[in-house]
Amino acid sequence: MSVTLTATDGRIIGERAAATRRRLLDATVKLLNTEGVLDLKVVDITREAGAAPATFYQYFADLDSAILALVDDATEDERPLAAMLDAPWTTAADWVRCREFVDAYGVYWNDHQRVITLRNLRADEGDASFRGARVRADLLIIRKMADMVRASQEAGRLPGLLDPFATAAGMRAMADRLFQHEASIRLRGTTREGLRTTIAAILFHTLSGIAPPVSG
Amino acid sequence: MSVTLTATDGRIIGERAAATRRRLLDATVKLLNTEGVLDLKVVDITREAGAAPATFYQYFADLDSAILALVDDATEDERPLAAMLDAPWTTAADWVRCREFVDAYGVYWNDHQRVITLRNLRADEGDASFRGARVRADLLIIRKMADMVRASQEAGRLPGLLDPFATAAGMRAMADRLFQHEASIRLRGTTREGLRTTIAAILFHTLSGIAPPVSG
DNA sequence: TGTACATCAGTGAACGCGCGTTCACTGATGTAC
DNA sequence: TGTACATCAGTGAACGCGCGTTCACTGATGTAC
Repeated sequence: MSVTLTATDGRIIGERAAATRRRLLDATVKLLNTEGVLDLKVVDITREAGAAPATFYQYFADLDSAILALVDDATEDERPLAAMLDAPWTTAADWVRCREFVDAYGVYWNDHQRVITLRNLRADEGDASFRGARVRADLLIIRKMADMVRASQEAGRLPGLLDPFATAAGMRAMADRLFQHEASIRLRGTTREGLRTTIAAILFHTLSGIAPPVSG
Repeated sequence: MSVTLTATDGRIIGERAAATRRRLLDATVKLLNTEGVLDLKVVDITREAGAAPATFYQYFADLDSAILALVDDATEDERPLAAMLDAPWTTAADWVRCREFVDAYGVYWNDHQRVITLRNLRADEGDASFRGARVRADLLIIRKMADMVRASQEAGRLPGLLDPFATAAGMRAMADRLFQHEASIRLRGTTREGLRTTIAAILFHTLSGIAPPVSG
């Protein structure tokens, strides 16, 4: 998975330069988290990273390509998550694994929330690079979930009128949004545990067709 | 529901001015749809509306207040949708009403998609006005759905471990996202009908605890 | 170990564009008599 | 019905700021001998 990094002029960069590049990316994430997606500026990023504006352009052609690098980071972190779905949930005992999956998903989401939000925004607006990145990431998880729906339908545990792909996409959307709004949902009296158990219960039932156990 | 409109200087505006204001709002929606959320400019809006930049500031203090006016429009359109949930789904026959709800939701979503996306973005970034607007709109639908979950739990059709509010929020998120990505989901072989039936089936089962009928 | 040179990495300062916003103004519409 | 005036509505042109981006440069690190 190790990639040879190059500067915008094509030069292969050394250790020190790689560290600077990383600092710029970290600063970008930090600003996305504190300032938000709508007014992210190259100048601010370099200031945050303690570098001159010109430095940014040594490593990235523009803001978009820096964001796309962060998007790739996020996608990599999604692979282990997808691997957790390799073994489908087929008995009530698998509830435990479903619950573990939700916890892992929460960590992933927390790390990359803003980058993913921005990626989706740019993809919705029709940018081809961001579209491709989203599709690639989405498929990692959704395909596995869709497989599970299909298997559950064949086993007679789920109704045939569910479209497996759409169901999987919907479940992912549900999880994303609940994590995203965790803060405001908790304001309304739900605990962190209660929220995650709810996400897990809906996932479990909708994908496997098995009712979750009576107590989480 | 009729509101007296005022210009930024406080004057009450007449018919002609109200039409201009409306033209500016319509142009804003149009640009949101064609250009996207990230580079919406006052200058572009006025150009699209066939007016001078200065005209914009006669009706709106800034871009945000124009967006908030559009957000209010969207929220109004959500009321009839919420009313459809007044009578809960308690028998398999209510599947028809669930399916109608999903269709109505699709129309609403299609009309206001971009405005809602922008509202959510600004709310996530912490803007108090947009936060308030989102909460107000969300509650219209989510409260009704949460009531349904609670009733289904009391009737023994749904497990108690589901948090009603979180479940409702998740269902709304799922529906939103599936409509939002309808285009890309359909690329993968799902029909428009199939998608809507899938949304309806998940909603129906998750909120009422009743399995949807075998054929949609 | 020291020195000269090559290459790598980072920067200060500036240019130019485009956007938000305002001001003093013009044109359109309504009203009194 | 026409005219004078008041009010409503819309605008052209400009200012100024801030951001993206670049260029010629300086400083840091590595390497040969």
